[in-house]
Amino acid sequence: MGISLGSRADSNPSKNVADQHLAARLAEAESQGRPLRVKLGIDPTGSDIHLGHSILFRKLRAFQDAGHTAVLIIGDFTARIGDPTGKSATRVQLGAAEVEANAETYLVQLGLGQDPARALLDFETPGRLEVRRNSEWLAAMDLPAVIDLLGTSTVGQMLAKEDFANRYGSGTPISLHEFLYPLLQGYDSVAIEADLELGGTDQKFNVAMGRDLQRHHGLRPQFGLLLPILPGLDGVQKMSKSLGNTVGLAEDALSMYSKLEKVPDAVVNDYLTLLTDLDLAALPVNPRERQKAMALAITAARHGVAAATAAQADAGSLVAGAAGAGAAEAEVPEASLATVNFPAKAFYLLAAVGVCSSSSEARRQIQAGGVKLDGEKLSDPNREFSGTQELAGKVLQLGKKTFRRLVE
RNA sequence: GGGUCGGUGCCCGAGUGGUUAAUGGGGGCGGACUGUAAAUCCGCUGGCUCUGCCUACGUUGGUUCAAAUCCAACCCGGCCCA
Repeated sequence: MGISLGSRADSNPSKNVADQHLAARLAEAESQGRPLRVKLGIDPTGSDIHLGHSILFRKLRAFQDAGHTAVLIIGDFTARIGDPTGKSATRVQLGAAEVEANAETYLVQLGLGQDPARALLDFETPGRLEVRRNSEWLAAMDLPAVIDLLGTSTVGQMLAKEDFANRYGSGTPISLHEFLYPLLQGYDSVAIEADLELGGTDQKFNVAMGRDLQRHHGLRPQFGLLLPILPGLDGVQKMSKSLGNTVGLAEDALSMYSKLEKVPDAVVNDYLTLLTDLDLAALPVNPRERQKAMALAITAARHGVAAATAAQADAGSLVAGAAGAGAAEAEVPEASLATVNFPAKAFYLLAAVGVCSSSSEARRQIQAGGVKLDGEKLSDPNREFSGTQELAGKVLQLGKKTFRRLVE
């Protein structure tokens, strides 16, 4: 059928993707000496790329390394509609400026201008990467072209898509422009003449749409390679920014490591297979040790082995020596007292320094016993501090994870 | 366009004139516990340098001593009809 599920996302384009169509295309490309054009579309709807995306990028990189051309489509136009896939409600539409800013940070996170050794994609080798924005062809479409596009699909076909079917069935609104999304992103495949498209298994509808549209425009339909979806930190739902269960590529080593070492046991193996090249059989059987090995490997791939090891040590001391006076002191972020108006009451201080999002919340946290100053519990929200000299150099702690060293 | 039902705090969802930021659940945060997590138990979950004062139940007005709760207009949505 031309769409295949990859069972693993590892460092070989075809490994574990048992599909004769893909094999045929790879062989054909080789015999003709023509690299395949491998499409991967990403909508810059947020500012962070997370590990769930990196499955796709790892695979894309594998194609690059095998000599093919990665065509990375920044969905700057489609981002403004919002992919309805997996959504139970209409997305908020984004502004052009916001989308462009997100696009920039995406490229940096993927390795543009970064150390090539840790870059997710190969930005260096000529011919291996094309970065395209789909506003390039979509923004210029006139109404006749849009009508032609709409004519290629039917309401019935659209409603066959699970997300739309669910929403329609439950009486949740579906805006007409959302029907346009699959068509527009499918048209991207036409515009760039993709031989192959990578996507998560949830992208099947969209990828298939690309095939239909290519056929409609007299092109050979792309091959769709669908990769598994990474479960999020909760171990249940897919990793997704809106669910708040992500690990961002931009996160520092400590935060990345400490999130990863806590994922539920049930998904540790998924993380290992999808995000690392480690041999499962060679890893410790003890679940806790396995988690740590996984967290270390993934963190190291992004931040280097040294930083990952340091993060592991810090994470350990944070938990063990939660008193705050431990080895992790050097890693404690600083918070300036410059914006604090003295005399300052304790609850106001927490908010002013950014540890809590409001002074009311700070008051509650203090009353709940979650706040410490230099390891000593702060129990009176109204405790008054007269000036910076009383606080400078001390470590303010909220819960087990949030530390701030106060500086003038 | 007509009819009808509805718009409540981060989300879902009670509440239908009367102390009180407003039941409950989810999520989140904090505490205890543990090999991390989960599970469990407990507490918190609008804002404000706060023993009090503000702002809140789609929007704007109105009725009333008193409104999320009644009325009107408007905006948005579901369903049915056209």
